[in-house]
Amino acid sequence: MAKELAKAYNPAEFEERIYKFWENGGFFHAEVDKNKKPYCIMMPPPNITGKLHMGHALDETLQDILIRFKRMQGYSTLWLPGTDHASIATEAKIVEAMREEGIEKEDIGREKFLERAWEWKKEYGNTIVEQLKKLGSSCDWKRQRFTLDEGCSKAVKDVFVRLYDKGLIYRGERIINWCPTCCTSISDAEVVFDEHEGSFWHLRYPLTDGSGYIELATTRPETMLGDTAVAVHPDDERYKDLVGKTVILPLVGKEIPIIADTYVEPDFGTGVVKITPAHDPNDFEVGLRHNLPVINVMTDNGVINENGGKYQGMDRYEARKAIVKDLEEGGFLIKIEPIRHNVGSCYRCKTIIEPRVSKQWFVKMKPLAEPAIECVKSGKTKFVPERFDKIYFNWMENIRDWCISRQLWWGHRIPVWYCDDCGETIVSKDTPCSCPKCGSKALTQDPDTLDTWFSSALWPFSTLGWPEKTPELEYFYPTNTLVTGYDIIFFWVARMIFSAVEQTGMQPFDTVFIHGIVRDAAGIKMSKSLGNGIDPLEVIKEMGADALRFFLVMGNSPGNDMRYTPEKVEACRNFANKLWNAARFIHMNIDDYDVKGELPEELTVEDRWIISTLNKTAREITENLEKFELGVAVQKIYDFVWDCLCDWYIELAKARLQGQGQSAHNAREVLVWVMDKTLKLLHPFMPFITEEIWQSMPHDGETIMTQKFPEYEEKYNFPVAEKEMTMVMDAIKAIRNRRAEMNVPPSRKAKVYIAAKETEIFKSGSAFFSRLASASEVEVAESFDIDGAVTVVTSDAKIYIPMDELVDKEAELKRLNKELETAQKDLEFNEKKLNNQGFMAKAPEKVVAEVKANAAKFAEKIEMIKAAINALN
RNA sequence: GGGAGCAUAGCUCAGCUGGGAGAGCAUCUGCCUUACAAGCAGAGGGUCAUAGGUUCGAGCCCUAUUGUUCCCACCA
Repeated sequence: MAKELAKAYNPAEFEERIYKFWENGGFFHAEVDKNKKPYCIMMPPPNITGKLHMGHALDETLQDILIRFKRMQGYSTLWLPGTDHASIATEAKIVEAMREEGIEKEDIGREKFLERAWEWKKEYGNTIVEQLKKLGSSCDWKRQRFTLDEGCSKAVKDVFVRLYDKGLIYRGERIINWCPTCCTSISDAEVVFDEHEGSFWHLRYPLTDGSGYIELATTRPETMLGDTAVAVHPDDERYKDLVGKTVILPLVGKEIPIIADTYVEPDFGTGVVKITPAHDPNDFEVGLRHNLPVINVMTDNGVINENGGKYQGMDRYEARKAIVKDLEEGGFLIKIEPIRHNVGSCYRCKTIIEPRVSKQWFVKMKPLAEPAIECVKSGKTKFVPERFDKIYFNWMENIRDWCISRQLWWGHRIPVWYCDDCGETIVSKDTPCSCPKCGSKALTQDPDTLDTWFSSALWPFSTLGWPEKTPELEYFYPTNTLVTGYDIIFFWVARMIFSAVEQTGMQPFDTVFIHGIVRDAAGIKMSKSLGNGIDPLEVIKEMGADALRFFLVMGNSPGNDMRYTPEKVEACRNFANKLWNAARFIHMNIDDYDVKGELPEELTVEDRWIISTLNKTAREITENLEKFELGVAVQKIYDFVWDCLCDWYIELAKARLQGQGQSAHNAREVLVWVMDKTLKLLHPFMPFITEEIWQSMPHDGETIMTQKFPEYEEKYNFPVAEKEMTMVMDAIKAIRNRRAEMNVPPSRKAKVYIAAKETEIFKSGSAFFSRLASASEVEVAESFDIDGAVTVVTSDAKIYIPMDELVDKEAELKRLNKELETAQKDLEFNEKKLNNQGFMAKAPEKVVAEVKANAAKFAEKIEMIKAAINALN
């Protein structure tokens, strides 16, 4: 570790070195330790296909702050990292790479494909992990997991079998969302709806009896190939007589019934709906009620299949054109109306999804949702901010069964086998060798894999060794905090909760700490397609990880979005630089002396003031962190460092430091002591710079990471010193203010007379006035009789600065009168309250006392200003 | 159709359980004051969206309205 600090703050010089030091030192590693309380966060596993973006940076930073804070508080702190196999994303990536070589996945077969996938994972899957380290993430890399590793896979199979045995997993022919590009089913949560400009084709279907036709409208004419009925509302007078009759499906020439169902809205369109059970979720339901045939007219790729007659082989949109043309030519098209309507597409590839009937595996959600709702209702799991529980409840209460099978190869293969001979379904954790029913050895495993989220839903406990009763599981589970963005509450958080409650009987975590997303400077969501994303690694390179981290929490509140602006990051970098220079200043003053950083027996007022202020700041920051108010906490440490420590205490200490002897020594000790505590308070937010500085200062211990987080201690509470210093600082500020107003350069010193009741305080602080208020000499007394001086009045003192030539009597009078006016208004404001009976009767004592004190203060101030005015006249 | 968030200084945002409005950036004025110009010392700038209400007291609580963003549902 460096003993000396480089002249300029250059994070690139030390961040990597420090991270290695931590990693090699094993400081991130957590062990089961019965002497300590556990604190555990499971990292939301980033996709192995992923590259670090601002969203990750925010998520990781928040977690690291909490983890470092808790670690310093003495918890046995486990932050478990890992990655997600990301079934669709990864498979798509590999398929694409193969396509460039001219290979389709079917060409090489499942086994070879998986080999390639694992190779790919080996090569690229850890990229994001390495990037996380650049941020300073203090996770336990020894416990890093992968959703497709052996342990997680075991947990997945276990859960599947358990749920199946309980009847909570079933296989069925149902309508699901199909992505024709990914060529797989996807869950409801994976469909995003966007408003599209579309057309509303009004068609006429002729009645079979030749008595006319019925008019209906559709946005998807190509699905007519699979129509098996036409529906109207049972109470719709217009069509009452038609119910029970049949129509001839145009182009197809098939006879289909006219049915009545309340699903139809009489006021929408023509009040007649064509029913295509195989390609529309609502039609599917209608079909079930009326026992209609289900005719799937499309292939996996969204191409019309053999049920589509002459349109077979056409892409669904090609077919749409052809069908519309044919309908028009056949006189079946009445008109085309423009319509805005919502269209669902695949969240991954944006392809418009095709609702489609197919045989899939589902999780029965109702029985799982109820205890999961209870878990949050009872407060076992809390959302921060609270409002997200409404979103959670709303989703859980209206949940539909979860389609978990995917027609992919990369992922957890469904642990189900079918007997080739008797058709028996065998659900088993282990590969069965024969059919338990007929004994046949010809078994075929279900080709499908599970939704990626099925395995991540088990993350909080599968990573701790579940279903084995490991010591880790025993100790760290349930975990404490889950940090994630509001955008994946449904995908992940909700599913973790119901999975954990069902499988472990406990909540997966106590708190879900929700954050927003990082937008660009214009407030637009960062996205690859827009190219407006900011690369966090670039920012780290330029400004340092500490600055980026600080930026990500500064002025940010839970659950709300934020914007990335380079100026703000710069401001954070400047703050780091400020701290760096404060440390350099301390070095300048201590390096030739024996300084231990222990508080001396004798403390001056300013010593007590800074110690007391720091003490309170420590308490507040702890409270804020415990309430997840990270943005507030960071603001407090910022203010303390910049305003209290740098702008005041260091400046105040300079006078003493220039001398020799005990007083100077004491100042050095206090400086080092205060810096040490400050660094510790700041460490969770800015881990690198605080470690670098801390190592360079007199210190005790190997790393700041494991030092005790500063706590409030009553022995460091000095309210009197705080009050006294406030008086002095107010007076200094008032003098500076007056001088600035009159454009007097600091180089021009002037004598200062301070008239105050508390003469001792000002006498002992007189050195401050020469240094910080450009005083050439300071005199303190209870009163002075001075003519023709610039006068400054604070609540506690009246200050004369004899600068005759600068005194413009009229201007001075004007100013004093203005000040008098404000002081009078202030007094009035307070007196009004005191005269208000309601206030006196109902306001808390503390507030009344405060107002009384204020009133007295302003009354006094008024007297002083009046005296000053008299003196001028 | 249902629900939620947001609306505070020129800009971006804080403001913890209600006790006279804050930060960063920007603007203006003076400073190379021996840690820091990535700095120091000052200044200006806000009927806290609008209208009611509760309260001794409202940026904060309640109701309505306007604007805005988002989520859910998915009427063919």
